[in-house]
Amino acid sequence: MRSFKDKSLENIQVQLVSYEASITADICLFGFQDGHLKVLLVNRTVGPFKNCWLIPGGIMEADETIEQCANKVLKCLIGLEHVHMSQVKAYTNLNRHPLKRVVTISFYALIQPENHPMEQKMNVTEIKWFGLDNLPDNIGFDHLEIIKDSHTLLKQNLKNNLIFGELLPEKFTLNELQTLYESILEEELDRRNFRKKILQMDILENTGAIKKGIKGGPYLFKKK
Amino acid sequence: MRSFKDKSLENIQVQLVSYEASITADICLFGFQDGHLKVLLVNRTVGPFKNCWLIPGGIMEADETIEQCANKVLKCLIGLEHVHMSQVKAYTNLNRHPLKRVVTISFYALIQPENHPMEQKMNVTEIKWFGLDNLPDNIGFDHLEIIKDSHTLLKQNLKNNLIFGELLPEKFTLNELQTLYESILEEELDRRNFRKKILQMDILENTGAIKKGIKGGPYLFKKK
DNA sequence: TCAAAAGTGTTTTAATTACACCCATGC
DNA sequence: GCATGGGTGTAATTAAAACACTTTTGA
Repeated sequence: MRSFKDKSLENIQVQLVSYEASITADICLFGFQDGHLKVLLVNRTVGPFKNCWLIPGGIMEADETIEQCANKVLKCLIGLEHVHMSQVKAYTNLNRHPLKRVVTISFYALIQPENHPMEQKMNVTEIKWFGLDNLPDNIGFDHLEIIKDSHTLLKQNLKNNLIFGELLPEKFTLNELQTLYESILEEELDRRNFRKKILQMDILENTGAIKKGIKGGPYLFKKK
Repeated sequence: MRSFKDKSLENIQVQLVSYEASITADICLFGFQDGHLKVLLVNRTVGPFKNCWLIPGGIMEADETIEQCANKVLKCLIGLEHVHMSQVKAYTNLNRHPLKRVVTISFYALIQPENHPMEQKMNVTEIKWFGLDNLPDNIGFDHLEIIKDSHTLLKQNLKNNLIFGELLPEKFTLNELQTLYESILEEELDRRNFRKKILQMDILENTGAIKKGIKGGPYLFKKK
C-alpha cells in the first residue's frame, strides 16, 4: 500500500501550471439517403493525412465549451445552428495527431442531406456522403473508430428512445421509416410488427395524403 | 448559406498554435456497503472549494492517455491497478474551476470498500464513503452532476449487461446480489423473479457452502 | 419457541415473433 | 394486365409480473 501523500495532492487539486493539450470537437454527421445510412466525410487537402477522409472537426477556443465548438463546426460546414448533438467519447491516445498532441471529444448529429447541399464548397475541400457499409479505405487519424463508436451509440439510442426525426423529411411513409431503422440497426424487421409497434407508440399521425410515384400508394405520416 | 472558406480550414486541420487546456480524469468510485450503493469522496483541505467534498481526480500528463491517468489516480488513492473503468462524459464548462480552465473527462469504477481501507491517509485529506442517497451538501465543482451522470450510466449498464462482480466479495448470497441490484436501480425487485432470472443466465455457481450468522442459512454463490 | 430470512413454482399477463392474403398503383 | 409494393390480423411463443407457503436458523 503506497503512501497517499506522494501524488494525491497533486492529483486532487489542479495545479496552476500543468500540461495542457489542444482539444477538438469532431462530429460524426449521419444522414439517410437512398435507403442507406450515410456519414459525411471531408477530404483533407493539406497537412498530415493529406488526401485522407475525415469527419469534420474544429478546435475548441478559450471562450467556448466543447458543445459550442461542435455547433460552430456544423454552422461553418452546413450553415445550420441548433442541431441536436450527442456526446460520444473522448479520444486521448498519444499519437492520434502526428504533429502534436490533440484530444478529441466526439459527437454525433443527424440531418437530412437533401436539405443541406454542400457542393459549392468543393473547391476548398471535397465533402461527400459515404454509406456506412461503403466507407473509403483511407480514413485519417482514428476517425474510423470514432465513426464505429458513434454508430454503436446511435443504434443503442434508437433501441431505447426513438430519435429518427431529424433524418427524415417532415412527411414520410412507414416503409421509409422502417428502412431507416433497418439501416441503423443493420437488421431486417418484419413489416407488420414494425408498423404495429411504431403506431401503438402513438407518436405518428397519418396525414391522409398519399405519396405519389410509388406503387401501392402509401400514406404519408408525420410526427405528432 | 455562408462561405465554407472562412473557418473550415482552421477547423478541419488542427493548427500548430492553438488554445490548450488542462485535462483531468475524475473518477466516480462506487462501492457497496451495508446494503447501500456508495460513492467515495475526498475532502479538499486547500485551494478553491476548500472543505468541499469531491470525487478523486488527477491531471493528465504529456505522456499518458486519460485512461492511464485515471488508473494513476486510483493507484495513488487505493493502491489498486487494473481496475476496470468506464468513460462517462467530458465536462468543458468555462467556469468549472475558479482559477483556470479545466476540462474533465469522467469515469466510473467499482470496488469493494472492505478490501481497500483508506483510514491511514486521513491526515492528509479526509476520504469517506457516502451513500448515494445521503450525499453531503457541499460537493465542489460540478462533481454532483458527474456523480449523477455516472450513476445513470451504471444503471443503464446494469440493465443491459451485467457488471456486479467487482462490487461483491468472491462469495455472496443471492439476497446480497439482489440488494445490490436494488440499490443501483433504485427499485424493489421480486425475490423469486430475480433469482429465476439471474440463475437462468447461467453465470453463477452454487458453492454449496452456507453463510453463517444469517437466519435461513442462505447458500453462497460465486461467479462461474 | 418464535421471529426473520431463505428457498421454491405456478398462474396470469404482456410482449414478441412468425406468418399470408388482398388491394392500389406505376409501368 | 401484370409486377411491385402497400396495407392489414391472428395465432404461437416467449418473457415478465404477480403471488404464498414451508424450511432453516439465530436469538
